[in-house]
This record gives sequence, structure tokens and C-alpha cells, in this order.
Amino acid sequence: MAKEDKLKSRTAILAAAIKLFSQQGFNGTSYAAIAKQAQQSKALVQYHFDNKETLWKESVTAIWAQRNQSMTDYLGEDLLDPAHDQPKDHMVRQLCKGLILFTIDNPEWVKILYQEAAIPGPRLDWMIDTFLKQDLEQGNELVTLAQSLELLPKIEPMSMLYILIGALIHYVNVAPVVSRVLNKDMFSDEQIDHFVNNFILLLEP
Amino acid sequence: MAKEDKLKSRTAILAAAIKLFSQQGFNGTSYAAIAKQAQQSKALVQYHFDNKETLWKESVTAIWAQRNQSMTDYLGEDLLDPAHDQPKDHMVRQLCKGLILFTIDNPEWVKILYQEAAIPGPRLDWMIDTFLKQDLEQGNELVTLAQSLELLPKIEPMSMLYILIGALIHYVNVAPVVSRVLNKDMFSDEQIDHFVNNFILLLEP
DNA sequence: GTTATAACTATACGATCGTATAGCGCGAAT
DNA sequence: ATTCGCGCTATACGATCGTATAGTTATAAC
Repeated sequence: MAKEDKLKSRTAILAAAIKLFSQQGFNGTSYAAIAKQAQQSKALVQYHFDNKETLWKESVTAIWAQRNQSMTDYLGEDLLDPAHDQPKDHMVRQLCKGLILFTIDNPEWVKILYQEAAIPGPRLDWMIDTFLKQDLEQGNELVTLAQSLELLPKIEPMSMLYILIGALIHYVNVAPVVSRVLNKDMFSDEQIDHFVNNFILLLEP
Repeated sequence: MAKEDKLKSRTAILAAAIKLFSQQGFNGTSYAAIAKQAQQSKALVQYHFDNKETLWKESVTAIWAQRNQSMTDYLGEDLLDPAHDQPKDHMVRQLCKGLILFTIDNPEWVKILYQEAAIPGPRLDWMIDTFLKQDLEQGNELVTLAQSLELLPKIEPMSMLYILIGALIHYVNVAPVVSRVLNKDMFSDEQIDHFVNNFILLLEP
């Protein structure tokens, strides 16, 4: 069936666009590069998305949709449910490790965020209004909830959020560098556990 | 004198290149854009730096030179000197605030690092061999020293480094976003102090 | 004052940029 | 069986990409 083919090629192109936009930014990514990455013709890319800004916005939208979908896989809604009556440090460990694994599997949103935050302009404005404002609120709520459960130290929630997200993201961002320097695979479960175990030592309320 | 003119125009171009490469990455930055930013002709840019890779490498080298110079301004060599016999929390606060103010005034090295770490390739390899390897070692030493002075909690130094640098960098990176969302200037001394005060609550050994 | 050198400019190359448009092939509808 | 519509391609536009090279000005040496 033709409709399926169309969706398939469109999806492949969108996936390629997501990868390249997040890695190389808006100006650094070309139609031709996206086409090559998706193994499709440049004309087909333009057929599906008739200008670059549209393609970029659809990419960001897809990134956030995928991210929100994936988030619940890593941080199930009941993760912070006290009904589990698991040990607290185990819950905190699961939260931190979940956030790292989630970021490793979904690095695009961070990269796009950092790309655009570096050049304030209409694209960043659009991201703020469409996604980031809500993200901050949700992050704030998550931290506040975790604090009320005595899982995180009760410092001001926004500051806690900076530290939590910042430290975990940084680990993922520089992992390719550190892996090469220390000759260890920082993406391995062993190294991630090692880092998380150290991190949660700081987080004991 | 002609030599001075040459140096002056060259410096202006290099400054423009540093800004654009760090904001837009290698592929996202063009000779024309650099020329415009530096208010010089495109031909003059090429006269000083006869190909793009050379210009990029010189930019990165200049960024690190400026960074290392500036670092000692913000984190004086005697900052961790116990001879001061200042209160410990004051020294930690000064270290954290220094790192943030330093990053605000020198955001380029982080941005270039994140840009290139997102696309492993020969440019990242060069950065690792030339700068990043040493950076990691120095960071490790700084943390170890601070720990021995009981200024930082004695978790594994590399993990401590991730958290310290990650949290502070993230604060600076998303400050433009958060400023707009919360309608506060996150670059202001007041907001920085607020964050640092919260951060050091976590760092009490 | 002539000359040599250094700083800088003008111009143009082929490749690639983002975009526009006309046309192809083929399944579905009549 | 023909027509129609849709998924897709071919091709070309002017602009800009990174780079090459010849030319122009200005300075310094003699």
C-alpha cells in the first residue's frame, strides 16, 4: 500500500533530521546531508517537508514526543509511589540511574536545547513557549515530590533540579571524551553504577 | 605601524571566529559570517587563516589560552591555600561562585566541547589529545586537593568532578532559557548567589 | 625617489546551499 | 480502458559555500 510507503520514508527522513539537527544544529545541517543519512533522495526530503524550518520544528516536536513517551519507561509513574515501601536509597538510585539511561537513549533533546540556547533567537523562543516552560514546571514538581518523600535533600527545588539534571547530563555529554582518555567505556552499566553510587552519597538528605 | 594593524585585524577576526564556532559549530560557521561579525572582508579572513580547519584550530587554541589565563583570575592559585584560615564554607562558596562566574565569562570552551563531543571525529580527537586529557587530570587534582582539605565530600574524585562541573555548567547553559521562563535574570549576582548557596548545602562533607 | 616587500582587495572558480517547478509511473476510481 | 490523483523524481534556479589567484595599495629599506 502506498500510504504505508509514504509514512515509512517520511519517518526515515525525520529520524535522520533529528539526528543531524541535534548533532550539528540548524545551520550545520543540510537537506543533502539528511537525505544521505536517511538513504533517500534530496527531492524526497523536500517533498515531505517543504522547507527547512518546518522540518526542524517537526524534528523537535518528534524529539519531545519520543522523549515524553520514553520518560515513562525509565521513570514509571509509580517510581515515587511510597506504596512500594522500598528502601529510600534504592528509590533514589533508581531515579538517578533511570535519568542517565534515559539520557543516553534520548540525547537529542539535550543537544537541541544546548544548540539553540547558545544562540537566542526565534527558534529558542519557540522551543521555550512550546516545550521548555512546561518542562521546567514538571521538573520542579518532580523534585518537590521527591523532596516531600524525603528522597532528595530539601534545598530550593530549582537549584536541586539544576544539580540533578546538570550532573547527569554532563556525565552523558562528556562520556565519549572520558571513555577515550581513561580507556574505559563510560556508557557501560558498571561505570554508570559507579557514578550513580557516588552521586547518591551527596543526595542523602 | 603596519604590523600592529595586521595583528589588530587578525585578533578581531579570531575573536569573531571563536564566538561563531562555539555557538554554531564547525559546519554551521562560514567565512562570510565570521567576516561580517568581525567587520572585515571575507578575503581578509582567508588572508590571515588560509583554510577553515586552521582557523578552527587556532580558535580552539586561543579559547584554551584565554581560559587558562582567566582561570587563575577566578580561582587564584592560593584560593585553596589553608594558610588563609578562612572558614571552610566560605572557601567552598568562593570556589563554586568562581567557577560559575568564570564559565559565564568564558562559555566558549564548554560550547566547543559539547559541539564536538556530539560528533566524534578527527576534530574531537585533536581536542582530546591537545587539551582535554590534561584538563581531566587537572580537574581531578583540584578535586583531590579540595577533598584533602575537607572542602569537598570524599566521594570518588572523577564523580565529584562530573557533579561539580556538570551542575555549574548546566546552570550557565540554561540560564537564557530559565531567565525568560521565570522572568528573572539568572546571570545576576543575586540569582547566582542563591544557587551557589543551595549547592554548597549538598557539598558539606 | 626608486624598489621590494608586506598588508590587503577584487574577482572568480566549482561545489553545495535551500527552494521551485514540471513531469514521471502507477494504483484506484469511474 | 481511460482518467485521475498521489507518491516520487529530475532538473534547474540564484545564493552562498570554501578556496585560489592575480592585482592594488601602503610601508619600509636603500
